[in-house]
Amino acid sequence: MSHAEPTDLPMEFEDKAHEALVSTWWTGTLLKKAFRRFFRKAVGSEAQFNVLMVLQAAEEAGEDLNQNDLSNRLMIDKSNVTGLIDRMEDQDLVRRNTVPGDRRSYHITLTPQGRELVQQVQGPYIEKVHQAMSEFTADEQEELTRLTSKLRERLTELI
Amino acid sequence: MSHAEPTDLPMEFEDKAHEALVSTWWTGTLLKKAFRRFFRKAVGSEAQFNVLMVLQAAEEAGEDLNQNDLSNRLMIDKSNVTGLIDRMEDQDLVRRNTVPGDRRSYHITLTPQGRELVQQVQGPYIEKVHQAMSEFTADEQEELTRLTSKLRERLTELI
DNA sequence: GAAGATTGATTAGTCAATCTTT
DNA sequence: AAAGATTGACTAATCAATCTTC
Repeated sequence: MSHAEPTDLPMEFEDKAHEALVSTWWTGTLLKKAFRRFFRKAVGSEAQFNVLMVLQAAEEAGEDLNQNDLSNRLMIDKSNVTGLIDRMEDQDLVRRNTVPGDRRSYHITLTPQGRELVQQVQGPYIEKVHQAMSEFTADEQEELTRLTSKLRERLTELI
Repeated sequence: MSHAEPTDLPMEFEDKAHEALVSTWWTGTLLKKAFRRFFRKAVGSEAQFNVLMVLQAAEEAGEDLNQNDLSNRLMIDKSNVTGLIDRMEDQDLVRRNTVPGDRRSYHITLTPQGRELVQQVQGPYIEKVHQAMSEFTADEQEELTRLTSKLRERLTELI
């Protein structure tokens, strides 16, 4: 009894709009699952991977990010950032740097180990991404980006 | 500093495959956020909403689901189902029914209150779905479903 | 031994309340 | 008062280990 394949949606649909939304939703869920093990092994978790990527991009752009900035970019609660950075500091991946002139705030930066880890992980990560997208034509890739971005625009109004 | 809109992806992309994957991922994340408050108010949480929907569909199909079945359909760990059903039992939304002939297992069914809640919530839920999808043409809806389903197929092989 | 379910540990996420600094 | 960060309570999710029943 109940032998639904993970590819299947958990329901049947007559409503095409509903189906498109649930299909996108479910794909997001599946994406997290498919990459979870990889992130877990490589850097601890998806959340920590995202922090590393954003910090690296900021570093290249010459920006300083505090915890609020991370909270905004990653769309996670600032209270969540506290624990995340705690755990990453314990692993010597990032550092809280005092900010001259504002004792409320910390600039979060990569440690050498954190920078090293980002470099190591990037290759295998991109390879996995390409495995996932291997059946897509260039047009399909662009169309998927366009449609999901369009949905995102609408969703930000509803939040 | 750092004024990324939620619609924006947290990085820039040259790699189209990568962009499509992250765009889908991010949209899934945003979908959860956009519906979170609604689910929270209406039925406690997204996870509990999903349980209610699956149970209702099973009821209509005349199927009996145990916790393992729920674990499979909802793609969540069975240990997770235990706590979820605990909390929903506390709220009198579902019931654990002993299964004649197998004392290891429970059939999970909706209580009258659970059934009632599903009925009440369905209308506002679908309305919110249509708000989210309001800018999409019928063709775009179908294409979004097709592309995300295609990605899902590939992902199940990678899990 | 395998199946169904539970428990405990860990990470993540939200929310409300709080604390310090501005 | 507002900004930046933290704390505590809660839900959710996974994983490994365990327990009972098959």
